[in-house]
Amino acid sequence: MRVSLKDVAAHAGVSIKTVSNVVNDYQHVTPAMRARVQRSIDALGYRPNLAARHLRKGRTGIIALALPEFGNPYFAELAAAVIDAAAEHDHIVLLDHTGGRREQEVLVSQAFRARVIDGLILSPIELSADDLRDRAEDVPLVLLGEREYDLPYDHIAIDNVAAARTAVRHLISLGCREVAFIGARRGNSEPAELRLRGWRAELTSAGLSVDDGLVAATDGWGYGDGAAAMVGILTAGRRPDAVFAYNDPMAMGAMRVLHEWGLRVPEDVAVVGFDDVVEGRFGAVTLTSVSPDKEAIGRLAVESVLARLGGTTSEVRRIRAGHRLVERESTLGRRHAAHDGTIRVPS
Amino acid sequence: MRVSLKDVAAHAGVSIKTVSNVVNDYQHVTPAMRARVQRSIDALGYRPNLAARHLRKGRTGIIALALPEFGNPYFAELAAAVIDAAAEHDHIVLLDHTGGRREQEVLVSQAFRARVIDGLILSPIELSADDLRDRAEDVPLVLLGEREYDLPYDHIAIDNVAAARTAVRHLISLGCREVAFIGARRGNSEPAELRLRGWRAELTSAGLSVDDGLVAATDGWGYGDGAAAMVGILTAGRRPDAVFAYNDPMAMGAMRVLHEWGLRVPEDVAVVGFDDVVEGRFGAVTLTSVSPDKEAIGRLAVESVLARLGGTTSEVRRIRAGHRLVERESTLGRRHAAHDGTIRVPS
DNA sequence: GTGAAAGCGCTAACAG
DNA sequence: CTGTTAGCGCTTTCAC
Repeated sequence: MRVSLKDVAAHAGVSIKTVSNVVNDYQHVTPAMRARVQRSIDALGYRPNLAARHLRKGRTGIIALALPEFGNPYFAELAAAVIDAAAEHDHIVLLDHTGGRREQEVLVSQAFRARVIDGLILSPIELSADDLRDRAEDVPLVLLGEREYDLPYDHIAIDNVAAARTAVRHLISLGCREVAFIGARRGNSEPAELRLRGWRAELTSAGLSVDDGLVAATDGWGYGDGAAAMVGILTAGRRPDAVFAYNDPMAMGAMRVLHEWGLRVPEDVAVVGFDDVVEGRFGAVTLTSVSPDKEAIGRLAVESVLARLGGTTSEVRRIRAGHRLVERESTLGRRHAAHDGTIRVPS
Repeated sequence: MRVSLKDVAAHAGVSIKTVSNVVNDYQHVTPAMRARVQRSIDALGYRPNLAARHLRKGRTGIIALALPEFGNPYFAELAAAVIDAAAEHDHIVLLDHTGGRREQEVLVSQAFRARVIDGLILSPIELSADDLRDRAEDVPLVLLGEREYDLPYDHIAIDNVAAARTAVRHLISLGCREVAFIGARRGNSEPAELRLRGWRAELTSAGLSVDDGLVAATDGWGYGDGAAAMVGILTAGRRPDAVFAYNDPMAMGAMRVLHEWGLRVPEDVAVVGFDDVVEGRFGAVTLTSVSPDKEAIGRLAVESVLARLGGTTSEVRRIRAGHRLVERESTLGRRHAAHDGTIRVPS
């Protein structure tokens, strides 16, 4: 049997309340009393029962984080950032994955699976505004990612349109004139909308034609999808001189196909990805990518949930995290390694 | 205010117990009564308070999973497997990462950070047997991964020695005679011990010399570590004709360096990784790898925790999950893609 | 089959 | 500064 406050109180010869005061670092306890109680706590190996505390306080100290999938390393890295940020605030993270499927996202958003949580951070893919509007749930919800809803929920994201424009501008500045977009779209939802918009806007403002034949729709967001999209463009007879992919895995899948087709990166086709995933830094050709500030996203998401929990904030906030373009070999031209034993790891 | 059992009972004009019976699918409730209560539940939108249930039952339905890092895609994929397996059993997963650092692993093993959990699945790197022996904690612990301890905790893993031997045997069968081992070792702990032992055993039984100059120690287990290790071997003037890496990221880092040095894979150097991570399937040269059955590992780990929780098992179990060698281009020789529009994704 | 009452371990009022 | 008491929402005996 676990030892309870009562046991400690009996052992120390004081009341339950006094022990509680010590455990909770209550201000007005005499040092002598504190020491005495602490001795009993140590002697009995007392550890507070969180379930009871939760029942009483109505808080659990647990934040749920629901991401589409961990197979995409961006989300794995984001999860790490959220876990660390939560730990800073003495909270713990319950992790779930939705597969980017609407019904899973709806379930998660209503906290069906995990009802022990104080708050919820969700990165939706297919979820609609209506699904969210129907949400009858009082735990605070914070949204992450590219989808934007006109609803009273905090949203943390980078400026996707601007980021996409930066990527495309970079390609154009290298002399590319036919920039393909490999992006995820399926069904009604259009998760890649903002990045596609940025692609379109930048091409237009550069005076280049916006050619929808160079936009490849995909079913998912993985390597295989990027590869399939690239094959689609090539077999359609198109030969773009640049590819801007929705994310890094898709960019890498595309590069794999380009390689198989005997097209060189970046000489024949320059490639830019999105997310700046660690994997992109170690391929035969390192990948230029838009790098969102994941650490900031994680931190802001956690702080946002906690602020709402504390009741300090009432207004809905759209928070922009930073981003920057990290230029590597897939656009900058092939550099050759100095065979002097130094290892060059592009940052 | 949330609606409680009492509210529902009042609304339905029955006792609390009856409502509880309905909520918990208790057998002996008349259908009429069940319907009536259910109507009140729906009308009021009642949802059970888990904190209260936990307090009463002493169970939370939460399993903690502590992994070294999610940056390594193997662990990301493993996390997904555990989450799914737990969901099958109506349990939820609390995720934590240790960074593979001993003090973090000790903390986690004692459930310090997360005291709301029914059980714990831990994949240790540096943790010592003594650390574990000192563990004064009653929540069931299940261990994952290559480290083996002679302690009363269930352990789920593949047969690392046999798996490593298979990998090395494959390389030898291709005519390789100088097989380097790129593995993680630092401080006193030797996480790569079993795989290194397999490497040694297979070389010996093939009548090849075991050359410690071909064993590269590293600080971590990432791309950069693999790259650095490869640079170390090459700058030492060694030219192995094969590399067996502790894991896929390290293998990919090594391949990157081989590429920079103008060495072709697999013509000059064949490479085998470990973990069969999805990333390995899409590089310019796809990676041959030992593929552990992650799905089985996740499932067995969850079942192991729950069995111990149910008190059905008392004996300590060492469970072996399956593995197989997936042969791809990094050993099998470069195949050229058929430019017929079909996309070939090596399984 | 259903109801009444006790209590899981803790915290928050309020007394003292 | 410390003790007493009530009750968070639920499950679990035990009567009826």
